[in-house]
Amino acid sequence: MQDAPNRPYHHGDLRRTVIETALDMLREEKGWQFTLREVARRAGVSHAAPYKHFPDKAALLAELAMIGFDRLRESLSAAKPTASNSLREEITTIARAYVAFGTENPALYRLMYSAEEGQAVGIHLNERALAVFDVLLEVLRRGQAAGSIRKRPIEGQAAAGWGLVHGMTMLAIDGLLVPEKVGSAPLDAALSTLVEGLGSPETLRAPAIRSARGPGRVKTFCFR
Amino acid sequence: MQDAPNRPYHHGDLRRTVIETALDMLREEKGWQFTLREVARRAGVSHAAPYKHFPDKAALLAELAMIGFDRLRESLSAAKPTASNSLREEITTIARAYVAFGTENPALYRLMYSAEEGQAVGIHLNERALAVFDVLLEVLRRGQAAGSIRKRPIEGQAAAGWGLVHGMTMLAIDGLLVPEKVGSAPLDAALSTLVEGLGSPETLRAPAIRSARGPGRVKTFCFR
DNA sequence: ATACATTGTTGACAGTGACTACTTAAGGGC
DNA sequence: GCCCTTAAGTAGTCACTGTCAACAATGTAT
Repeated sequence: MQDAPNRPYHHGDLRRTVIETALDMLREEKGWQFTLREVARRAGVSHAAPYKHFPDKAALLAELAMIGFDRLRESLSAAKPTASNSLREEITTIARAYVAFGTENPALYRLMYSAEEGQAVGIHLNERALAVFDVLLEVLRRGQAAGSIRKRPIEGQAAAGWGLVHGMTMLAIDGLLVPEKVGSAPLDAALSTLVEGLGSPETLRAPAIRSARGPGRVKTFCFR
Repeated sequence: MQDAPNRPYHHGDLRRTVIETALDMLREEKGWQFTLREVARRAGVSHAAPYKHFPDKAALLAELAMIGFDRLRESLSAAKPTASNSLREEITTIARAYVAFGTENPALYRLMYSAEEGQAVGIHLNERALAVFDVLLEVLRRGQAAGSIRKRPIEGQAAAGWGLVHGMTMLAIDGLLVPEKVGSAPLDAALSTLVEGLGSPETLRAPAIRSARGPGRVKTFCFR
């Protein structure tokens, strides 16, 4: 649309173009260091043009982070429609989706959780992040109501779930887990332990989730 | 020693001075962005002097990261001498020490786990990091041998422990947990869930660790 | 049509990391 | 004692960044 032979002076929708270009760059993550000028360059626009839409670099990053939380929530919601499965499978499915999002958008995920930027935005970022957190809380509440999850303070269980999943995601992003992608052994093994901690005693009679069952299926860690 | 009134031409031990200055800066973490020139400035030395001791900025950062892993391992080792306690207490003690290290040295901890830098160093960093990991593995092995920890593939349990503790640390650093410092509710609550996942059924008869017992003691999360 | 607000461009500034040429101090062989 | 090699520190360049101010092109309301 804006591929006019002579670039028009007014770009039409530069704000959106800048955001999408930036998201593309974030997805590449070739040890890339995010640069406003590079964004402008790729968007085919002068180096200061983005300043007409974002007061500064931090504002753009904050916007990207919010979009990231939105997409993460969408990913999690999309991953859990098969509510017919057991709760333990539901939890592992959500957890896998979470880690997958992080490893597929490493730079974006890191940005979402970088304190500097978040501080600048304040409230709005929190709403989006809380929406993600709610997905987890909802599953736990349902599990406790159904009796398949231990009756414990739900905040503690949520802390364990969130902390574990966040930690595994960061480790995976930083390449500290086995090179195989998400869904591979270390994550499932860790989830198995988590689920055993969450599960009520009676549900634990059931066999542990599959990929973590036999000792041979759990790969050791691999620092690159 | 090198506090001579007229700065001596040869600094004596600039390498060490640079490292300690950098560690100081890392400890401050005022949204500070680490700059070689600032290090030189604080060390009272010209902006290119550090290049006589480190080939480039990444090399200095790598050195700092290695020191960080060493100190983390020391912290963990120092935190666990009371082996007379129950294993579950031992685990929570180590975990608290781990998170405390992270929150007390936020920038250093983040640096230790930043992929870019680690990639540059390669092997040496891994040795140090593995030494930290070994502290965790040792406790788990001991627990399995003593029967107080579930007989499961130890890598999975280690993944759970490491992932959880790393995740909680990062969340705390980024200010996403309740403002109270380490040892506060969310961490203990999460650890309680973890311990229930690790513990063998018979040991779980014992009451959960104290601060996560009553629902009232577990604070909710707090996005700033 | 004309004034105005919006959007994009250009040029400039200070600050950064990498790098190089220069200068000074320290120590060893004679 | 002297000279010379080498290590350590300094100054300055280069390319790049984020940011800002001035300017130009465009669209819009009157």
